[in-house]
Amino acid sequence: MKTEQIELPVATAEGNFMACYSKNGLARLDFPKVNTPASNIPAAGISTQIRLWHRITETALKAVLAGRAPRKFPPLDVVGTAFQKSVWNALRKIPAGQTRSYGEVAQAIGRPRAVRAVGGACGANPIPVLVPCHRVLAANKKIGGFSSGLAWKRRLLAREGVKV
DNA sequence: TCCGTATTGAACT
DNA sequence: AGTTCAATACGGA
Repeated sequence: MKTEQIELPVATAEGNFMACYSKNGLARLDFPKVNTPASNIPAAGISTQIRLWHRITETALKAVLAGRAPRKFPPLDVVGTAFQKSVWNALRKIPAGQTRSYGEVAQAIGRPRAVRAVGGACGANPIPVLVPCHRVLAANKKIGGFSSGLAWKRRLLAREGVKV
């Protein structure tokens, strides 16, 4: 089976995010690398389905960047272990403007001692922002780490009115 | 099986 | 208050 993925830019105020779609849904979302030009979405070769997902993704992404919870999510075609999926699922339950510690997330998934594993799952999160891994802080409200750059984590938290 | 990790809390300077 | 350290769960090599 050819797992072809189509990469489309999502223009936001923060830059162009890159969204990767598989035939099953949104598979990955990357932070803007440089100031990538607002490239056009090629009209040809992209299914109506994917364009619909892309529209939803764009709306959801902008909502999160504005500090609000997205009204609607595109289908997520995430690749990961059962543990990782349960972590990501728990992350999506964190309301906008709130934070949790890694320990609390570990409790939420029924593995109170798996705090570090939670960190690992967060780092493996293919869809930042939409899966709000940035809302997970260390125990005493300290900024933890962030795969795609701590600057983004700080910016996202500030955007939601969270103080660290 | 060993190593690294986006942790944590306690014990020591 | 800053630093070190052991414990712990999981994924990748």
